[in-house]
Amino acid sequence: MTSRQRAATSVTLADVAARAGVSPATVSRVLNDSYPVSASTRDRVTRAVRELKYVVNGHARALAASTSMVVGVIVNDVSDPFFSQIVRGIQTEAAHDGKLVVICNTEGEPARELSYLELLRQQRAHSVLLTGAAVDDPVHLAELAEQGRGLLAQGGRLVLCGRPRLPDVDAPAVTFANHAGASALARHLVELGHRRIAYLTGPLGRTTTAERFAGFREQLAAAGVPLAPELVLSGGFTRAAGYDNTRALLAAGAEFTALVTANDAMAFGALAALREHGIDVPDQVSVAGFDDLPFCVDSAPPLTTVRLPLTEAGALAARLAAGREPVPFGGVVTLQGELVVRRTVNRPPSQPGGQR
Amino acid sequence: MTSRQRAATSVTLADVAARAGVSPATVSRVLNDSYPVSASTRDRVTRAVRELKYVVNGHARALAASTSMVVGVIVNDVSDPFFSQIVRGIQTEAAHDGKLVVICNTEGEPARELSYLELLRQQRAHSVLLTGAAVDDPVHLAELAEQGRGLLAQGGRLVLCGRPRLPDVDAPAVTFANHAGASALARHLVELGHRRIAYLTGPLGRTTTAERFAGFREQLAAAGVPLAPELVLSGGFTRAAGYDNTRALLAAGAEFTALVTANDAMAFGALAALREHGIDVPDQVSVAGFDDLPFCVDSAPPLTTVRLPLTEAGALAARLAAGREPVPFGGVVTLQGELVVRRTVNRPPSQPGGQR
DNA sequence: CCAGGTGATGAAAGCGCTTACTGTGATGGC
DNA sequence: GCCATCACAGTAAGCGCTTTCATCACCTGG
Repeated sequence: MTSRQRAATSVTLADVAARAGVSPATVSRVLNDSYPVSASTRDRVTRAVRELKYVVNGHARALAASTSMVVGVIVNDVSDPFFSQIVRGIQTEAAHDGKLVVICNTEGEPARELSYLELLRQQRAHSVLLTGAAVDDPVHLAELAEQGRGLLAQGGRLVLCGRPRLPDVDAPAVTFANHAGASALARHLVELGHRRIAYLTGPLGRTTTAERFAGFREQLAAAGVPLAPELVLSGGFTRAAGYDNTRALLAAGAEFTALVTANDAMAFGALAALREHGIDVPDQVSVAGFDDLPFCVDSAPPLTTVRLPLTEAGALAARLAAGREPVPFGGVVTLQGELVVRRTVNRPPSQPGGQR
Repeated sequence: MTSRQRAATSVTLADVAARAGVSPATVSRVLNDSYPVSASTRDRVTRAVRELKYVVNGHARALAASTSMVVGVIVNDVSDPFFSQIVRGIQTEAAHDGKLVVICNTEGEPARELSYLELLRQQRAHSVLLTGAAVDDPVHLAELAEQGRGLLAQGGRLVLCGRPRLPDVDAPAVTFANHAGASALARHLVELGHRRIAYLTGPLGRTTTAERFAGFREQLAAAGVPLAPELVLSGGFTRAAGYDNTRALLAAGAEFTALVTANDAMAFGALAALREHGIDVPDQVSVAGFDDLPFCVDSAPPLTTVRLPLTEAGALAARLAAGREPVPFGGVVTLQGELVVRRTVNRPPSQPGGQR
């Protein structure tokens, strides 16, 4: 209720210096302990700091020393567990060297990706981590690369996480073995006897979508299992897309004994759609996702999926950005996924007439 | 592979001025369009900016104008959907006025809360939003209040979100009607005939824990339903705690027809534990949570819970912080929850011997 | 007793911007 | 036709720090 008068100016380093009876330079030296200072002087300074409740001005410091505490993270949507998991990895790592993590939600819009990058450059971000939303529109990519190069030229660091490298930009990338993961999943299904497998891809034009689908498709081909075009639908990486596309499949009377979705969120939607249609998972239809979000253990039924080391990826990217980890040869490190078998996959129901 | 030479210095406003043949002041004026500039001059400047690929130095600007673009958010854990939902609300709102959101993970440790607040003060954060982890240790609270006052004195703004106000600090709070929500849940259960209801509280010493439990307890009392002490256990706000405590209840042979947990994460754990024991939900035991995380619709079975407007709370807090929303009388706005009935609650099984 | 260290401190020049405060010509009222 | 007015543009003084360079007292060996 009390609306206090707002103090316009705050305590400065000069004030501390005056109070301690030393020069500003000395105060700076004890603050950063960047140079030997005698114990008695140091004491006087720290006491003055405490008495005056001095808090250094980060902007002034950043300006004078041209260093920055901020690490930018550009992400599709923090509230998506896929990203929030990565962000946590980054945050934990950044905290180690006292950096501040600013998160930028692009909501999948390339334009925002660009404008956030610009904002981050204005703040002279120490480093920025670009994750998700790897739209492969060439124009956008070119602009992104341009911004990336600008950032690097300013002395910042750029690391990609979960997306491929940018053309002509010297930035390392942490990626996932999407192809291998999807292959493993496909193999699992084929080995159990599935022959008609539906696949719900992510949004078109995204690298992740392409890699996962390719891994799936190629594995089927290798096993001699045909992939029916009418069983492949695409949509967003969302639960809603999974739900809608599964309903579309069902409405079209498509026949399949397994359904693979490009990520877990879509799988949850698929499970819901199947349940509504009274189709039992896994006895009538098997379902599998990708990512292994924490919630997979609690879905109905618990979801078979491919686990991606999300937090670890974030942490690794952050370490790369901090220069605390050597950049691997070729500039990209690929993290392997792992097939996690739970309860949504079973043998296909044995049917009277063999369908293929 | 190409390790380019890192440019030590970047283009400054003075460079732009020189190129455009005007004074730095003029450049600044067109950049911020803070003062009328003739069209032709403006053109020359913008052209120079583009040609030189000039990007303003945010630190210099912040120092000179004593303004800041950063909004700090102090949170328990970004990867927890409860918080990430709030963060998204904040982020979206902050993006409106071009602010950068820095997120600080305390992992529930009061010490980090404090050190992040300090860091944020160093950065002269425009505002900070404090959410979660409302440990009510008096010493911690006092230090927090101290920091909060310091922030305010520096001209920053402080808003609490999902936690009660700080003593002697003039900061508004956005809170949830925990008491009312828990009451509604209790009433629902009682009306269906439940008489032996177990309750898993959150961590002791947290306001949220206390409020939710009080709402529950008082509603039972009002309905004349006894609350058996052996049916109340407490633990963290985590799935693991829900799982463990439910198992403990079961192991102790406790008898209950309904189980209420202080949040959804715990409820998911409870459902898993019940399932492992072959107990059917909701036919043998009813379960209810609190928060209404997005996953509630996909759990097995879909969870009956109390919906909290998380994203909205974050957005509101952000608007309050930005001064874009008037601070309500009393400084606190309480957002109501809403009972969401799904599939985990049913009438209690009718038993031969009525137990109470 | 003094040249040459050595170790702690101070003076001052920025870092890149904003923003009073001053100048200007060009206008317009009388 | 002259001076107040106006609309821009420039000058320069910071904002609060870091950091180079100079200073100064004091010590050590010859």
